[in-house]
Amino acid sequence: MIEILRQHIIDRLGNDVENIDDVLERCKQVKVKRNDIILREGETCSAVYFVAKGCLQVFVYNHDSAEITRDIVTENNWCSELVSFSSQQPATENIRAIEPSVLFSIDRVSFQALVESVPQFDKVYKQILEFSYVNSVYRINSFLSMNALERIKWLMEYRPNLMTRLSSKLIASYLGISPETFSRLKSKL
Amino acid sequence: MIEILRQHIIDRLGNDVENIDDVLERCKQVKVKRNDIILREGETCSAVYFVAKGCLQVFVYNHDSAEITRDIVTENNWCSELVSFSSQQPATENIRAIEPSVLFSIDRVSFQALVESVPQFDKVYKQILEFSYVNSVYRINSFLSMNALERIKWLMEYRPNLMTRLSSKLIASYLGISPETFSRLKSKL
DNA sequence: CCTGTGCATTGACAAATGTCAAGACTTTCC
DNA sequence: GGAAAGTCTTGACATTTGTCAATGCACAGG
Repeated sequence: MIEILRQHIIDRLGNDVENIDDVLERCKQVKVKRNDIILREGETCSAVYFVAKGCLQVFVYNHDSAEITRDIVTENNWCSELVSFSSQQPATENIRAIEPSVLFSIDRVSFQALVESVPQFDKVYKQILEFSYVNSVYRINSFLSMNALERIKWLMEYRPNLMTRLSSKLIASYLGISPETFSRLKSKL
Repeated sequence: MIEILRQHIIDRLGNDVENIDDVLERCKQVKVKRNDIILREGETCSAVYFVAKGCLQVFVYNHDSAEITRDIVTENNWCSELVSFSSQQPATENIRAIEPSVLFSIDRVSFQALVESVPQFDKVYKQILEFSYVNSVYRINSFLSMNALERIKWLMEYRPNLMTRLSSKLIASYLGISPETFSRLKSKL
């Protein structure tokens, strides 16, 4: 399973990868069941996670205790609560496995050590940051410029696997609409 | 004016700053008038900008040619179209000065050189990326969990200066609501 | 100083989306 | 296997937000 992570790093850096084993040694494999909570708001986020298999939901609760899904992270992507991870303040978001998943976690101490000592890893980290940022920019633009139906179409185009893989309720919460509206609009496609 | 940028970098790195002059030498001062376009969609973004004075709007046009404001960048912050800047593909966003402004621009070649050769600069870059990402996470959560009135209150709390500094039309476009709705909700505060 | 252009506000109405409730259907778990 | 819980869909209705139009106002530019 760790080979998936190795390949991920190689994919991002090409073939000139030294010290990759230093990175992999620091990664702890974690298996989680469906609905397991990986991070609870209020706790301090002490690791970043690579999703080798499965799917994570990053979410908060609104004032009615309904879940607001800020992000869905699938295989071959990294997941964390960066605000809490880098500042070591209590997290404001929750992370949950929505499928049985296999993760590789790197704790904060190892992470800092790798950033300092393995330039390759630092590069990967920057790529991940840029990727996350770019994704969130798209997401912001989708909220600013699209109505609910357009956002559904957008999801179908850019993250089609989510449409088949997730429950309607979850998709609706990711799109920022009610399950009822989602159900109604789907039938208008 | 360049002292503002010097101070910005020192603020982010503490006192152990070497090579800072290598960075500052690469920065070209640019003065722009109100409404000057700094980047037009379709062009390739060739620089990052530090806003020493003034205010920039990052925006796109929706299908009705109305402006959608993805971000507002004020003094002491960095602005760019990162997607285009790092991939050298045509930009999908526009950048405009909404006040007379003073910028320091670092072109792509210089930027790459600094990232490679000045570890300090690389650190600043990562901090900026993290900051931008965190901000966009908050913004996404605001769209997911708040209605128009709540977003207005949120803006008043977290970016109060924008409320006094920008036109109502611009604020509305930043919040993702129509100017009419903004006008009506303001009176309900 | 005048004029035109764009901005802010308000009203009337339309469209989009949310809420609540009910029923059919699945899935989970003992 | 069967009860219990959760999901999906649909209807009726409420609320939020958008659109269009009109007016008053401020401000830039000749």
